[in-house]
Amino acid sequence: MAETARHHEPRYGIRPTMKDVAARAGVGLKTVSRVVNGEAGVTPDTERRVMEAIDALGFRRNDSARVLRKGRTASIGLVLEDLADPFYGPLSRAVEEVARAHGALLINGSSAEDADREQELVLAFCARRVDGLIVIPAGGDHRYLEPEIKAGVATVFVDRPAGRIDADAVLSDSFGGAREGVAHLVAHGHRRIGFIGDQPRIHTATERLRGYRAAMADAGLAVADEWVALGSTEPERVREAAEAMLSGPEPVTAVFAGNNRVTVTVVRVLAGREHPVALVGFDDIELADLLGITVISQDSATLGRTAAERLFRRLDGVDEAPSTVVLPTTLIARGSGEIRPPAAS
Amino acid sequence: MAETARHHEPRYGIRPTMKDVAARAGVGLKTVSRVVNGEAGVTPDTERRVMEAIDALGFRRNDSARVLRKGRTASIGLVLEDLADPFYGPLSRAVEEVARAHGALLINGSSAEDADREQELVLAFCARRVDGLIVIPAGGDHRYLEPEIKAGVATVFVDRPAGRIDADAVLSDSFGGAREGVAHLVAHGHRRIGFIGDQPRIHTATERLRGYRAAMADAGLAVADEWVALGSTEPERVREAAEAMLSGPEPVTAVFAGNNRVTVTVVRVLAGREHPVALVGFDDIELADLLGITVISQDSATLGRTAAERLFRRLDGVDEAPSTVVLPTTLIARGSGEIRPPAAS
DNA sequence: CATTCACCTGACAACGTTGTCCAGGGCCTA
DNA sequence: TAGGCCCTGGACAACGTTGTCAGGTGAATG
Repeated sequence: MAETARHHEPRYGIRPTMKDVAARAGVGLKTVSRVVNGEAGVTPDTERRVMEAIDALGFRRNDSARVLRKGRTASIGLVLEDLADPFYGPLSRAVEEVARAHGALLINGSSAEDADREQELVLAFCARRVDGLIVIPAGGDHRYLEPEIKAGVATVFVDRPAGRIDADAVLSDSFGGAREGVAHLVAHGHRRIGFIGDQPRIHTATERLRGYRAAMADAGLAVADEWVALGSTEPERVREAAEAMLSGPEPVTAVFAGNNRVTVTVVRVLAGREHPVALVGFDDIELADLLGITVISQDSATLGRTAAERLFRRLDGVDEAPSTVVLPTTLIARGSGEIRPPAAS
Repeated sequence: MAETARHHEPRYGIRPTMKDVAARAGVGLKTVSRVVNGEAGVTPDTERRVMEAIDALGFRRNDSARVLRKGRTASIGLVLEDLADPFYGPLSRAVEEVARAHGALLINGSSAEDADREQELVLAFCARRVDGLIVIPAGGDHRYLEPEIKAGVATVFVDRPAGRIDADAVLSDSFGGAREGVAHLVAHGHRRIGFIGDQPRIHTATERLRGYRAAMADAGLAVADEWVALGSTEPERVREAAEAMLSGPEPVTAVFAGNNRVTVTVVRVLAGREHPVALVGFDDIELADLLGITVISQDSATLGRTAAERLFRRLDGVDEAPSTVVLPTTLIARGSGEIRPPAAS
């Protein structure tokens, strides 16, 4: 009643500010600021009065104003493909833990493997003035990030390298891992081995394919065109690809799956077949041990942690040339890799 | 050189502001603002000049200043237990999608099932002035949120209800789901059924236990003390609990697992035993179909989406009393539920 | 008792943006 | 040709906080 339309826009609630706290405590604005920030130079008695006013009013510092004044937001942005993918959950969590240890919050965004959406997210994060960015790139050209990086936004790419700019990257050894996995199949006597991977514009997909080809070449084995299928990881597409290479004139006796999503679909296809077919998959999968699936394991949490640590080292002022870290993968052998129909009753 | 220490604190990069853009384009500050926000009332020619200056300088609007001025941040906070848990990934992603549709960004935080950490995260989000909060509560007392809610922070609880305050909640039917799952085991002839669940301070754990007891009572079955184990979901603890109830004087012939983490450990225990033991688990699990695990499925993405939609309805000004939505669960029967040793070769 | 000094405290400006409001100029109409 | 209107553009204040700096009080010291 008494207070009519003090504000230009409708507000759902009025928040007390330091000014209000100061008025109530009968002190100056700056004194409140000092108390809130735990700065020295405030009498215990004054501090108590301020604290009481803060509690009474339910005051909470407005970080937007603080950021505006101080320049740093104590937050970092993480752009990944899909938070719902079990590969990215642990990665994101690991990044969060490192951020937390440095007093920073994490803003997440899923690009859905779309380059435009990736850029949109990254730029939105930059507008929020995140201190740093961790990006699992969907697109292949990151020159749009140059002004941001120049302006001081530390940036680390994960899982896949940046496109057309020089930046830090933390990768898994896709090439070596795939090569080892395929060699494992060769060692178990397989000669006709298929490869089903993600879309060719994705760096890890082509690297793993390269590893596959290298392993086959190492063993002196030719690769038939029908044995290689790159494309979307939609179950339907993967199923078709798997069935095609299992039923051609030269059917494969083993399949190398390029990532976790491919693996789960291939497992289902193989489980429905009469004759056992071997499988090695890139990325570990929950319960894979029980199904006897051999995998090339990459620890996504370590990937995330490594990237985040690098990011914060940069934010702490370490100034060195951008570099790429490649983390090793681990082959986890589970049986000879044959997938059979389950023992469901 | 010419410009020495213009700023008080070291900055890693100087960002151009609207003022800089205005100077370069030879227009007023407000005109730049108009162009940036797509407001009407700017000549095409002027607009072009401004755009050029923006590109040349690499200007990016500072959202902190914008927020300070406008009052709303177009961001929401999500506090969950652990982003790495496959139950929460899809939930978070679903929330993100709804937020995106409303032009908002998502800030994530994992409470690690710790009440203090939950509060810390929530208050940090409030200091950032998120427009809304979605909370999967770890603690049991949320009165600390009252001033925030009064100040206009829309809040929705998910998966578990709020403690000691009246707030919106979106839950799964833990009681009904568990009851149905246990009834399924009873229908398959089981009389001695064990229950392994999460810690008793977690609402869903006790609700599911209640469902278990109800189903047993429905069937006129007594429940031995040794058949019920609530506690941490650490694999070791679950393994011990499972083995205890499988080897007592009255060993169970079936186990109801209270959530996905319990289920995966129990599956491993059961797979190692000679005699098949039946299992029904709360939450679906990847590849559960191949292992023949019957589950009570709750769609975590729907949970997240429902909560987010409710949140944004509130932000859009819908003013109704807080209410609780309970989403149904689905029993997915896979065989009779017996877990046998895998057919690993 | 006067003076110095240390320690508290508060006034003020600035961070970058947007809302308000006013001025100037071009164009249309009488 | 003059009057008036509309359209465009800019000056200014305010959002809530923090850094700077100056003032003021009390105690300690000569």
